[in-house]
Amino acid sequence: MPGRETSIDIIQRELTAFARRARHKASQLHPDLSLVTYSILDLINERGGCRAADVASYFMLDKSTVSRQVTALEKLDLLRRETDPDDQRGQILRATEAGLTLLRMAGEQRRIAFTARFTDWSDDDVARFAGYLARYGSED
Amino acid sequence: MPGRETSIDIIQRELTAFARRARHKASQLHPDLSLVTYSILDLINERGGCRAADVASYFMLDKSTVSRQVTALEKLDLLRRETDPDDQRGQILRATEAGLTLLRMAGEQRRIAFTARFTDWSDDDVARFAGYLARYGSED
DNA sequence: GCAAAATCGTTGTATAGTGCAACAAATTAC
DNA sequence: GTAATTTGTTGCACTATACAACGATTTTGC
Repeated sequence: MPGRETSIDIIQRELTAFARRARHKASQLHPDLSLVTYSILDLINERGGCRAADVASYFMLDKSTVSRQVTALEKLDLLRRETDPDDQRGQILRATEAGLTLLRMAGEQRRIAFTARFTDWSDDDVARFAGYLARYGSED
Repeated sequence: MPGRETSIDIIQRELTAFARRARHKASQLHPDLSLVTYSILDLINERGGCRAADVASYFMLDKSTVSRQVTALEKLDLLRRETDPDDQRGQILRATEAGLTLLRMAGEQRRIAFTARFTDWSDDDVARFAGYLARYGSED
């Protein structure tokens, strides 16, 4: 078993390399949805509607960036904004039917690709890997 | 234990979220080295010198992108290029002393940050997580 | 051997993604 | 009730990126 330091170096390097490749991968998997728009749409869907500020803080993006991406998604009719009745400054973002459909298709493509690379992993290993990633992500 | 499908969904989502945050994190950790330049310098260092084409294929970047990044790194005196004696088309990239120093400092910052978030993980869990990531990355 | 094809890197061009600063509108704090 | 905070938008600048066309070199096929 490698030492803790070495393990942490490996985690660093592998996660960074993944991040470097992610944009390209995403554009191959679903050419009509970039990594950033896919992620945003997926988040608001998973949350069942959320505000732009939530998206910004979750992905550590500037609010202006999110604002533009949301505008783009709205123009494509993939999401709609409703003024938050409890706070008229904010707006609640929700995926439209078209957005949900696209999300399902993109998700399916991703699932196929991800499943393919786990073919020689046991169910236990996949579950443990997911567990570690979730634990890692929850501490962000 | 969650099902395989669920686990794969979690892996997808967590890795994607990490990728979305990586740029911001990197710019905080080492403001003088962007995620992309850090990654490139780290790779050529780890490989003990390599060609631009290797960098491009490893990170799934266009060769023109790599060419410009390498030019920038050379201007900053962080790496140098040597024409490959065995193939005069290519060049071998190597980190300079200044590049190695910067890499060490940036690596230290990253190590501190990464170590901090694993404080409540056991050595075994860290090692297993690293193992899974390495296995995942090796199949790219 | 030599012509055709492939490889390696550069440069021109266009575009997307991002952050920062300044702003308007609404809400909260004191 | 004014001041501070929050939420989102817009103007501006800059970085990262891809694609295409190119020059130089090497490899391949006959």
